[in-house]
Amino acid sequence: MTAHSENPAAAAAVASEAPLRTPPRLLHKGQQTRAAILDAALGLASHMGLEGLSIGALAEVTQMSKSGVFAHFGSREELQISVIREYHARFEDEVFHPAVREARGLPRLRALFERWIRRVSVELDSGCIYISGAVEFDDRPGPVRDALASMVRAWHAALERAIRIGIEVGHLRPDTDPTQMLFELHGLILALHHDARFLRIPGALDRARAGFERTLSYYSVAPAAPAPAPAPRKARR
Amino acid sequence: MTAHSENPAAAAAVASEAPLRTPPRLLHKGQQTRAAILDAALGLASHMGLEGLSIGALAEVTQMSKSGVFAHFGSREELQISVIREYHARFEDEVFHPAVREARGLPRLRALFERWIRRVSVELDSGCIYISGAVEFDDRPGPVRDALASMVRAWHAALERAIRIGIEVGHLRPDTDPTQMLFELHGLILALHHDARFLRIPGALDRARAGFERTLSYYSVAPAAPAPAPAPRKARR
DNA sequence: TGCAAAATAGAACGGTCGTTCGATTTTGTC
DNA sequence: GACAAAATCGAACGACCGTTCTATTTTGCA
Repeated sequence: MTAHSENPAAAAAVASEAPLRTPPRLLHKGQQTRAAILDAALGLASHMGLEGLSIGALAEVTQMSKSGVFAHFGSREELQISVIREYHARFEDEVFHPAVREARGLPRLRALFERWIRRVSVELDSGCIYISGAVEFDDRPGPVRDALASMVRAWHAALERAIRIGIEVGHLRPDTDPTQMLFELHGLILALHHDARFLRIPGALDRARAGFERTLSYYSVAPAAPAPAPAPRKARR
Repeated sequence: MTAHSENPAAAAAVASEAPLRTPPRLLHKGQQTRAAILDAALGLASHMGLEGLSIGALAEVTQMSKSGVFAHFGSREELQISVIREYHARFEDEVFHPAVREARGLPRLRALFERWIRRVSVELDSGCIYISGAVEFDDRPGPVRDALASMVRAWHAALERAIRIGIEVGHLRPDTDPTQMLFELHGLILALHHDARFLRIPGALDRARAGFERTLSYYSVAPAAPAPAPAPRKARR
């Protein structure tokens, strides 16, 4: 169906074997405007939501015709999914990759959370597509919801991995339930998103930070306390 | 503008003074179907969101004509606001009023939270309009957003009041920051809504309960602290 | 029972939506 | 510079939207 510029490498390889007819080009100009459209779409979706993202509005912003925009994606659903994928890539670049360079355990967890709340809050522009999308598609099955859920699950899995490492290196209490801790940290993010974006409460960002510290003070082994049960179990997942 | 059945008492009083012409009726049949429409609208909005609520779909569900439905509200915005008000009334009846009959302090706070998570989770039907509406309208100013924010703020104020009472009666630590505690409890609700409705994770409801207990174990004056002493501040453990 | 008022129906409007299709321009390679 | 492929445009489509208007039915009280 779709048939818009897939696996160009394979096509080039085939062409090099039989160069007499229709020598195909490498990716060039189309991908460039496609990226520009996607960039505008991300900005639009951040404000109006994935469901509020319309091809007409997108054409107006990018100074293109509706059909010109449309041709790059083949359907609105494919556009939405592309936006989700693009958001995921940026999220990884701005939150995950820099934070994962920190030392294993608490430093990494701190960096992950701090970058997370900055991304979600009013920091620069607009809201989090993961959060708004979750609400928009929680009762709407289909490929868009699947793509969104897949990305969110991947991000949560990464966070849970960081928590698990924190337990392994002895920064967090050995009886910590990683999923439970993640649930609570995620709640702080969602409350921040709610209070900062919807209610426009100024101190929400610091509330999230305070909640993080309070949660940490419970799950981390007491910094200068006797720290019960020092013996780690068999270890090694 | 609107002009649909406002202050009937005042109109009746005026009429009783000058009964020669146009004796106005009391509220009767119109209000009844209006209530039926509103009931259907609430179910629809819970699944599709306040923005997904369309008069055409509403007419189909209620077996009425579009204009018949429309006449009861005068505009889509007014319909949305009516839905919000109706949701607020039901929320009060199912969550606030029963819980506020519990004893002041921890019992009341427990009842509030327990009924809250039941309302938000998959308990019976569908999602929470407060939560979905907050995401839908966080970037869309107007009377709908104002109405929604007003209701949410009222509910949060009621919760904060319950927390404050908990401090007064000595169930919660005197240095508790009520707004901060509310922020964290609200986060648990939002995480529950996210995990249960979007990700369809089964254990989310118990995760919210566990988070509540953990939060309570911090903010309440230590009854029989199961966890190691969490850094007592000025003394007074 | 009669009659005005309220409630509802029906059709039409202008608008936006996603999508299709044929024509046209731009691009990249020979 | 020629030429095919890719990219883009412009117009049109059917569908749904909220809203308006005019009939028609139903209601509730005298």
